[in-house]
This record gives sequence, C-alpha cells and structure tokens, in this order.
Amino acid sequence: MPPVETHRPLTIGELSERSGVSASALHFYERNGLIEAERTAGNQRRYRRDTLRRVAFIKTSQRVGLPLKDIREALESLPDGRTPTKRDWSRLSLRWRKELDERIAALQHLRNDLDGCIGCGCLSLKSCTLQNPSDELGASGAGAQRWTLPE
Amino acid sequence: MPPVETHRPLTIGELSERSGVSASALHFYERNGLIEAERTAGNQRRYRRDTLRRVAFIKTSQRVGLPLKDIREALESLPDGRTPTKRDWSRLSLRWRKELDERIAALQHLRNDLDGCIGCGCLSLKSCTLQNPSDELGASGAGAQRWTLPE
DNA sequence: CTAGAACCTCAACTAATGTTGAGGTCAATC
DNA sequence: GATTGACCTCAACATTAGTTGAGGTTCTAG
Repeated sequence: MPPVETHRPLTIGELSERSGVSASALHFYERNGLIEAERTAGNQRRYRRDTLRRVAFIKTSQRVGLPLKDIREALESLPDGRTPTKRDWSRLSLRWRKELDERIAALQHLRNDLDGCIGCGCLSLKSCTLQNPSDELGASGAGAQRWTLPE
Repeated sequence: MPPVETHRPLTIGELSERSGVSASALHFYERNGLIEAERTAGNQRRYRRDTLRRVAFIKTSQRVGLPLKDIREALESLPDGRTPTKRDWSRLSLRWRKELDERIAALQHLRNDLDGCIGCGCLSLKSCTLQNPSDELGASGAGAQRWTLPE
C-alpha cells in the first residue's frame, strides 16, 4: 500500500462509510456550514481527510446533547486555512468537558431532588424544587438550562 | 377563604398560570393523551386539581430529557379512574430516577473518555472510544443510547 | 343585559435534524 | 466507449414540541 494513498481526499461515500454518517446528513452539515469540501471538475465532493475528525467531533458533540448550531460555533473557532492540530482539537474537547461537567452536575442535582420527592410523592408545584428551574436547581446548576430551555 | 374553593376544578387559564405551561401547550398535551379535562356545558375545559401534579410531572420529565411519548407511557401506568395517590407518583418518580442514574453514568463515562482524548487531541475514529457508542460506552452505559439515538 | 375577557376549534406555521425521491451526471471498469 | 454504481441538485416529506392567528362562543362583572 503506497503511502500516498493516505493523503488522497475522501469521496462522500468513503467519508460516510468511515464516519457512520449518511451522505444526506453530510450534505446537510455542509449546507449548515459544519463541514466543507473541494469539488472535482465534475462537481463531486472531495473531503480533506481531517474532515473525518471534524465529523467525529460533530457526532460526539451531538451525543453530549449539543445542537448543531453550538457545534458549528465551536468549529468556527478552529483555524481557518490550515488543518487543525491536536492542540486545536484539545481546546475544543476541553470546552465540551466543561459543558459535560455542568450537565452532569445539573442532572445529579435533579436526582437528589427527585430522591427527596420519592419519599413524599409530592411533585407538586409549590413545595417541590423539581418544578421550578429558577429555584435551587437554577441557582446551583445554571448549566442545566442550557440544555433544556429555549434561547 | 372557604375550603370548598380548594376543590373547584381549574380553568385552562388557571392551570396555565399555576403550572407555567401555556394554554396552547396544554391543548397539545391533551391532543396527545397526556392530560384530560371535563367540559362545561359551554364546552370549556375544566381540569381536576391533580392535573396540576400531572403537568408538573410532564415538565420535570422533559427537563430530564424524556420525549413526550415516553412520558405519556409512564402516565398511562397511573390508575385510570381515581386520583393518583402519593404512592402512585412515587412509583413514577422511582422509575425516572433509574433513567436519571443511567443517564448520569453515561455522561460520566463520556467525560472520562473525553479526558483521555484531551491529552491526545485525537477524536479520531479508530482510536477514540468516543466515536463508537457500541464500543465501551455502549457496553457499560447502554442507557446513553436511549437519550440520543432514534428508536 | 351587555361589554370584554377568556375560551373554543382548526389550520398553518416554526425550528431542528435530517430522509427520500425524482431526474440527471460522473467516473471507473470491462 | 458503454455500462453501472456513485454522485449531483432540488424539492418535498417526517418527527417532535409546540405557537400563532382567524373566526366564533362563553362566562362573568357591572
């Protein structure tokens, strides 16, 4: 296997296969500015190989629960012309880690409240902190709102 | 304040105000079998007061990230004719607690993986467990899929 | 008894995240 | 150099969770 093979750009079929993301979803991501592609003379897409990592980042971010809009914003912070370095990706990962931490904390808080409510079976509006995000949960885990409330 | 006031059914405006859920959303919940209402002679909705708790349960469940379909299924396990008791609500809360636990565990797993990746900046398909839900995360935290994958 | 607030239904629209299909083109192989 | 699988665009549709508006009715307070 010639090493030059390693640098050949990917067709959409290859990217789809290797990323596990459908071609139609890749089209969609492109329309929404999350990925981009060169074109052949015949107008077919050719992806730089680091697009694979980009798509991986998109998938992972979605698993965390982030909307594509946020993911696009994060990706926009990548260097424009050059292929992103490990350091670039690390920075993004670190950013997501914070989101994750907040989200986990919020869910744990919710669980604690739920534990309290299981005893009383309350879930009633005034007495149960679960009902009012702006109450205790809002104060100690503002991150929660990021994930469930509209902007 | 006469105690009989406590038993008067709620108008949609009252339920909306007290639950923080818009009237149009209440209509929507009704269309989708999540809540129900009696009607006055003039066809206006009148809600039993425990509907307040039902709506609270819906809101809380949504904050956990559950789709309405799942919430409806849970609510269907409530007794049909009578007003649910604390015990009934406790049972549902307990069920949600399990979901929450799984979800927290899955996110923690994801975070651990992410920590590994921050060091290497990888996020590449083969080497990074983050990419393949059916790998480690799938094995130890199947619950994660419940929240992010289509059925 | 009447004005105005609150309510009713139904249809259409929104936004996110894609999928599906029609109709046509490209490119790699025999 | 033709075939065939992979690709292209564009439009329409799907799903979730509602919102908005039009056009009409009911309820309540004065």
